[in-house]
Amino acid sequence: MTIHNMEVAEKFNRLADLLEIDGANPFRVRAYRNAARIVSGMGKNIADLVSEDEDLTKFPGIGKDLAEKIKIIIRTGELPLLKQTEKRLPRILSQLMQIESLGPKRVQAIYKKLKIKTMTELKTAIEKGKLRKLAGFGEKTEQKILQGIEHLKQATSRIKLASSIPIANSLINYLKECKHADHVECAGSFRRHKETVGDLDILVTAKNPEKVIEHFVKFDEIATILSQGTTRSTVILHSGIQVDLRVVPQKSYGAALLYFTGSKAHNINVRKLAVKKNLKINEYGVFKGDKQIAGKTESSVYRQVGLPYIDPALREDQGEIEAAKKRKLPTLIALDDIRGDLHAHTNLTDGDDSLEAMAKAAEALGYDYLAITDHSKHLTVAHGLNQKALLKQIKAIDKLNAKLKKLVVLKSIELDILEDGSLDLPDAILKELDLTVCSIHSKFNLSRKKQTERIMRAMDNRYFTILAHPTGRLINRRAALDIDIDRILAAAKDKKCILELNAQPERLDLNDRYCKIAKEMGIKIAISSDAHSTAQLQTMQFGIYQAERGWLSKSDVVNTRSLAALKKLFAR
DNA sequence: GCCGTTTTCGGCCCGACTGTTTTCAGTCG
Repeated sequence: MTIHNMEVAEKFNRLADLLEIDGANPFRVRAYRNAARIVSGMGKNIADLVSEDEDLTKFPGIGKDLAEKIKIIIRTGELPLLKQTEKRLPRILSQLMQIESLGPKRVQAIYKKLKIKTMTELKTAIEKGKLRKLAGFGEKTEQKILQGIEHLKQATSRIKLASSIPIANSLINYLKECKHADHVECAGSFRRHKETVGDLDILVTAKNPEKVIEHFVKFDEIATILSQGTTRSTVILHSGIQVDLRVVPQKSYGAALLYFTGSKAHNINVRKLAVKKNLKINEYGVFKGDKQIAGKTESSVYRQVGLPYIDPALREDQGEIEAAKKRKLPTLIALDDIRGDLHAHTNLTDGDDSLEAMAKAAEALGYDYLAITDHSKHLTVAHGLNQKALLKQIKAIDKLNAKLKKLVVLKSIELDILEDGSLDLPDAILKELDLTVCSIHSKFNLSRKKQTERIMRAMDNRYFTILAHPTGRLINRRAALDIDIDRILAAAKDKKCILELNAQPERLDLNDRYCKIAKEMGIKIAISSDAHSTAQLQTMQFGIYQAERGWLSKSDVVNTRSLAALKKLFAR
């Protein structure tokens, strides 16, 4: 039995909810929530750390008590304190906490006074008008709770970053039409380029905030207005996305942008630094007593706590503050650094466009090279290439290269890694290629051991170059393969295999966390569009976003190099 | 429950909006 980090975190979160309903010390509650966040944010398997007898108290926020509780969870799968607490308060109460406008106090009231513990019971009680009789509850609160239940039911999970962009843009453009709005910026996880976005946090600077809010709530994509004040407002759009708008004066722009960009954990740490210097940071600025001493720009806020500017993509409480203190922040890769694409398909298999069209489109992007990687024969969803078809494509590429002025088309293929770890074309043909891109497209449910060894065996093949979409996850659709990522990373390092960061918005695989670990291990990454059309070559941008979040610099990424340098890396 | 280059006790990030109040608690981000 392996206990995953998420399960440990979930137990701590549930315990925090129940203790809070129980009226426990709020700081103790916070400590458990902190612990949940720390555990789920760890790059490593907590179960492995425990089995290696690591000192867990080295993580700030984990003390002696929590370290012991983590060990017990890993060993037994249970948290005794949670079990005890659930004897007093049913665990289902923590689900009621998920309903908007219900917090610990109200959940406690409806449980203790009305014996309600499920959503259905809650709905019935509201319909019978029982809730409004409780102290502190009224008709409007009842309505809000009903709305909250509905919202929770249809709660779209976080949407993909790429899907959020058109929604954010239409909102930003609309706000810019307001003559009272100066700066308009979308902050939050959107600005941190996180792979998914939960809601949109819009920041506006203005002298007359009320006017901006008045304009905002008239946006025709709004379904419900949840709140409307003088400096902030929250709405839900028809698309189901929640939007929080905040309006501040110009002199607070940087402080507000920092505050609204998050992450929350990052902000808390920055504020803690301020407290040590006897300063106070809020969304209006940095204050010494009552006097604002910074806040117009984000840099001015960081400067006051002795830090250089930190890129939004790094603000995840993953060591960026420590790195900033030591002036060891990475210079992040940018789209301009990319000199070619190493994963793209044509209409010979499942792409939309011809070999020539793909090459022209890559040339138009200023690339020096483009690897054409149509699927190998085993892929059942398309007409995968057999040896003969691939030979024909190789000749076509030679012919095309003779015509092209700057771009070089690289001969490649996306090879299936078969169940036994073999590649599905023989070495005799693979040796004719510049590189191979290898991936798993079948048998997703093998045991962890078999799946891991399947990939490692594939890496043993001398013609294996890049492991494509290494974990196989599809955002919001398919979980990652059950693999021992540590072993795979070690094998990639050992065998000098390149790992792909697939830039398709629904893949972004490797993810940010594994990119950072790979970088620390010295493993090279290829950021690839996996384009199935000329237009999709531009999804490279999303790969760059994820790479920033994984702390990658130009030198960590192979397709920032010249073709000559690249070919040396391929010959391993 | 965690933590300490002023502290091993006494703090713990900070403010806006709503609804039910009649000065503020609860919730949220």
